[in-house]
Amino acid sequence: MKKKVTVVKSRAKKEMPKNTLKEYSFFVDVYEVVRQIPKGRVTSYGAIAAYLGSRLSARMVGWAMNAAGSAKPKVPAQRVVNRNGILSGKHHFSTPTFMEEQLKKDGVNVKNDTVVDFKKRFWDPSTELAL
DNA sequence: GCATTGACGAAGG
DNA sequence: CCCTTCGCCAATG
Repeated sequence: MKKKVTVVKSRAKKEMPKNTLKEYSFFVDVYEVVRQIPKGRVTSYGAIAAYLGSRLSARMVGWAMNAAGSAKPKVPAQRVVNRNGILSGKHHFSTPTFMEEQLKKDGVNVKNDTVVDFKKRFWDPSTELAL
């Protein structure tokens, strides 16, 4: 995977690369990180954003996830929740239940759209991956 | 080209 | 402790 992409300002391409060119650095990095989330663990947008260098850009992570739906190797976006451990993005999946279904299959209990023991399930790329 | 929004988060009131 | 505001960056209207 790519090392910390400090320079996220890759507005080089104003248009979506139709070629096999990689997506925007930020997005790619998000994908890379998300793909490395161990089974049964979850992380937050903010954690990823922080890992990327800007904890303020958590929203962009979510945006990246949106594009993740188009990402080739499917990105386990279901393992990414907000800081409360709430499946805030469940509505963006095929079905509203897909997200928690997948999480449950991973061994993560979901109750009321929230990850149970989120704190324990939390996987911080800055710590675990600690690149 | 400006204004609004978005799968977020932290800080302030 | 609940609610509001601001910040971040990119996409969309």
